[in-house]
This record gives sequence, C-alpha cells and structure tokens, in this order.
Amino acid sequence: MTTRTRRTSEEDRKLAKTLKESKAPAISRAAAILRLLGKSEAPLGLQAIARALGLVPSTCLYVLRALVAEEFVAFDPDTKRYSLEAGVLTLARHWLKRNQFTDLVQPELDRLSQAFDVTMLGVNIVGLDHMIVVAVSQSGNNFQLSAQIGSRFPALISATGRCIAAFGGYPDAELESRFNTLRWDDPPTLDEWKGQVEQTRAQGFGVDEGNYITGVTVVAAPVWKSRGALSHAVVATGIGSALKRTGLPPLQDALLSSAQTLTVQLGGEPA
Amino acid sequence: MTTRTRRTSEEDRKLAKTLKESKAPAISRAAAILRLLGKSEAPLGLQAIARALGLVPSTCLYVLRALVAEEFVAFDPDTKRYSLEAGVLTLARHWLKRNQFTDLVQPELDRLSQAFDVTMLGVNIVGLDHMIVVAVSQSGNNFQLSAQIGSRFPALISATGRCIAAFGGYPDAELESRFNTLRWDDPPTLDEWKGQVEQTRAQGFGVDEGNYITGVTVVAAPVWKSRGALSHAVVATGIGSALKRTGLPPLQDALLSSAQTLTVQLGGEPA
DNA sequence: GAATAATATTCTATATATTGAATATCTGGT
DNA sequence: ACCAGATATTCAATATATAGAATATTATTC
Repeated sequence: MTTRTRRTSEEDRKLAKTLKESKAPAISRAAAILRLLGKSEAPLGLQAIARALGLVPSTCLYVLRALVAEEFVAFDPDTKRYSLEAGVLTLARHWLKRNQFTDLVQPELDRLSQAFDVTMLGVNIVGLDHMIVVAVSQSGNNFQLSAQIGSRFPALISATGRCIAAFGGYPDAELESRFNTLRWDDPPTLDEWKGQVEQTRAQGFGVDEGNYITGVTVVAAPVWKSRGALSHAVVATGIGSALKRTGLPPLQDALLSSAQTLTVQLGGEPA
Repeated sequence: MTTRTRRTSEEDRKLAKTLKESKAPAISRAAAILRLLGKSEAPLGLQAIARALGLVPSTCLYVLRALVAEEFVAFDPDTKRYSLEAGVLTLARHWLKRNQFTDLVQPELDRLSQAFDVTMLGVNIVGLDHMIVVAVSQSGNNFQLSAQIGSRFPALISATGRCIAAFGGYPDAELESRFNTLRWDDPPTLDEWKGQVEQTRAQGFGVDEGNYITGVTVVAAPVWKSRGALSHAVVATGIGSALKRTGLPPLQDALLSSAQTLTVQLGGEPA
C-alpha cells in the first residue's frame, strides 16, 4: 500500500457531486458516513472513514462528533472507533408507526404467501433511485428466500423495476442510462427489456424469470398513492421451477387484485 | 393565535445550545427535523417545521432538501409537505444485522418470557441520556404490555434507571439533577430512590414496583460489554399482582443469571 | 374571482464551518 | 523501552453555509 492511493470509487464521485451542489454539505457527509458504518462489518476509525469517503479527516471528525451527540453513531473511547448507534432504530420505529401502507399490505402479504407458498414483499419506491422493502411475509414451508425489511434495491431491477419503468412516467433516455448500471445474474438486452416493460404496461404487472437471480421468478404489481404517483409495489418471489408447477397466472391475478385494492385504500389511482 | 408567538420549548433550548457548540450545526438541525417528523402524526410544511424548532425557514429548507436527497425525508410536491422516508429503515436494518447483543439476548428473552409469563426487553444504554429497546419478547398468554423495538426512555427511569445510577459511575450531582427531570406515575422521593439505588448496587439488579407505571413491576439486570462499561440491560415487566402470586425471587435470580451470562459472552466484566 | 394572508423560495452579505498544516496521541515492531 | 509510522486532534485563514430581506407562489377569505 503506497502512500499515494487515489481511490475514487463510484460512491465517492456521487458524494463529491452532491457536496458541490448542496447548501448543506454536512448532511450529505453525515449520510455517507452512516451508510458506510452500516455496511462495515466492524467499527471504523476516523482515518478509515475519511479515506473511504474522500473526506478531510478534521471535517470528518466534526461530523462524527455531531452524529455521536445526536445518538446516531456510537463512539468507543477506548478503541476510538465509530459504529452505528441504536438511535437509528428509533427513527425506524416512528416511520413504521406512521406508515399506513405497511399496515395495509401485511395481511395481504400473509394471505398470498400462504396461498401460493411464496415469499411476499411490500416495497416502497423512492424516486428513480431505489426501492426499499418495508414489509415481508415468508411462506415458511419451502426453502426460504432471504429478504429483510430495510433492504434497498436499484429502482429498475427485476420485476418491480419493469413496473417502475412502465408506469413511472420517466423519459426513455433516463431509463436507458440507468438500465446500463444494473447488475443481473442473466441480464436482458436493452431491447428485450424494453419489450418486457411494454408488456408490463399492457398487462398491469411485471415478471422477472431468472434475470435478476438465476432460478428465481419475481412478479410485481404497482400501487399508487395518488393520481399518477407510483409509490409502492406488491411483490412475489419464488423458485421458478416450483412456481411453474402450480402455474403463474393465478398468482399474477391475485397479486394484481391485491395491488389494486391497496391503491384504492391509499386513495390513489393509476395515471 | 397572534402573530407573535414566542415558543421556546425545552427541546428548542437544547437544540439551540447544541447548535452553538457544534462545528457541524447542520447535522443537529437535521437530527432535530428527523425527530420532529418522527413524532408528528401528519406530514409537515416548511413553516411548521421551522417554527417548531426555532429555525430560520430558508436554512430549514436547505436542510430538508439535503435530507430528501439522502432519502431520509419524503417530500410531496403537491402538498409541499415533508415526512420520514423509508430510507431510515435501511440504517436500522444494518444496525440490527451488526449488533451481537440483539442476537445473544433474543433467545434469553424468549426463554424468560415463557417461563415467567412476563414481557421481556433487551435495552441499549446510550450515555446518561437514554436507553433504547432493541429486542422484545412477549409471553403471549396474559394481557400484553406494549413495548416496541426502538422505544426510547430517559436513562434513569424505572428499574433499569436504578441500575444505571448504581453501576454507571456517574457523579451524584449529575444523577440528582437528572432525577429531578423524570416523570413517574408515583415518583419516589430522592432519598427513597437513593436507597433503592444502593440496594440495586448490593443485590446486582434493580426493581421498580409501581413507581414508573402504576400496577406494573419492572426488574432489570445490567450487562457490561467491557470492563466497567455498562452498555445494556435485560428487563422483565409484568403486572405487579400477577408477579406477586408466583413470587419475584425466582425471576430475579433467572434475570441476574442471564445478564451475567451475556456479560461474559460480550467479553465484558463488572466495574 | 379578486384581495389578502400565509407559505415557499431565491438572493446576497456576513458570520462561521471547512480546510490543511501543525501538534498531540496512540500502535506495533525491534 | 524506544522509535517510527500511523492516527487522532487542535488551530487559524478562507471559502461558504447561513440569516434575513425580497420575491414568488399557494391558500384562504370575502
């Protein structure tokens, strides 16, 4: 490891850009630190954090101290290492408490996961950047696919991604450039994908058969929280071969019906 | 409602103080906003947020924009209202994933809640300010006491508070001034409380019989994560009359034993 | 539907958060 | 136990985030 290591990862570039444009760069720095600490296996020291994010150590120190004062970051005075603090749980609790979508989907997810022996997810769509899993129901019978509340995925990936592309109302150019950054086990070509998005728009739900994860089939149906504002999705995931046996159509129908019910309950309607 | 309303709540004063002393005030502002949005029933507009926290609207706007960019806050362009975003779940997920205490306590909590028909909590002690519930197990048989992961309590309250006072190594003056800010259903006098803290130190666990919540008995035992660093507690709560029937001592012994096991597993030891 | 009040947003001077170098402190190897 | 190499922390100059007034937008009242 030489003294001069220019490490400018993708994350760094994004952070650097945000910092330039923002009128409150300390917050971008804080968020980057929180995410880094979240990803990290072990607590990190000041230098490690500053280097990983391309921050000035002294600035980084001040941000860390503020985060410690706010109880988002824990500081061990003995080792001088930083890690996430339990305070982040409190925010999550508040979010869950106030969110009606989670309350409304949970029974639907439980019902569908039982009926079709699949893992059901409720996801929140956050702009064109990400979707976040906010509710889960596992069937419990078969091999369980791991998926946890709080998991983040790129917006356009898998079946849900096709829904977002189909119903999000984003310009083609934007979609294409983001499509190119996605990682799939078995990537579709852009043309294939566009065709699938078109099909999603036509039939009202999206399907991913082994593209995102080999052997896994994903079906997703969109939920609107107000006119034209695509906000959530109901998602079913299962081993492709197992789903083939029972047949996809009944699941797709049930999923679509659930999503439509939820849209009504949330006071929304499709664009 | 007159035009001139000078609202300087306790929270405001604390925020104001933090802002002066911090080298990264934007982060204190951001944290205050996140907590406010967490508490709020409905999404809030810019003015409402700025007024509640004593912030300058323009500054508040810049902070909010940064928080929206970082996906911690959701912005509805139609209503121009802000609320917590699902992104906060992601941080919580990471925290839970990395935290070994939660993994280690959960089976203990489940075992004890079953054995004694009580609600068991694992709590994280954050300085002298707060404790945060990080794991829960309900017995399921009797009337369930509500308690959720992420709940925050003042550090010195109830049975756990007596543990923190007894084993935290904080100066008496500090303890007394904080004791005076606590809210109990049936507050003990300072002298009574000091006696109970003394007893807690002697017997190794704390008890609260109806002081914090009328009719509810709470027992708490401390867990250390390193030499002298009080970091967690195992807590049992139940209806006082029900606990009387079975007798407290067996529960207290089991609790103390669990806490000691956990201390060893975490590599800590009492001061 | 016009007028008014309230709210959100832009803009600019200035107090200050950030930087980068200097200093203190810790860590690991011999 | 000492010394190097690394890490954490302080400090003063300056680039810039912030406050407050000015403007644009939205909501409310008559």
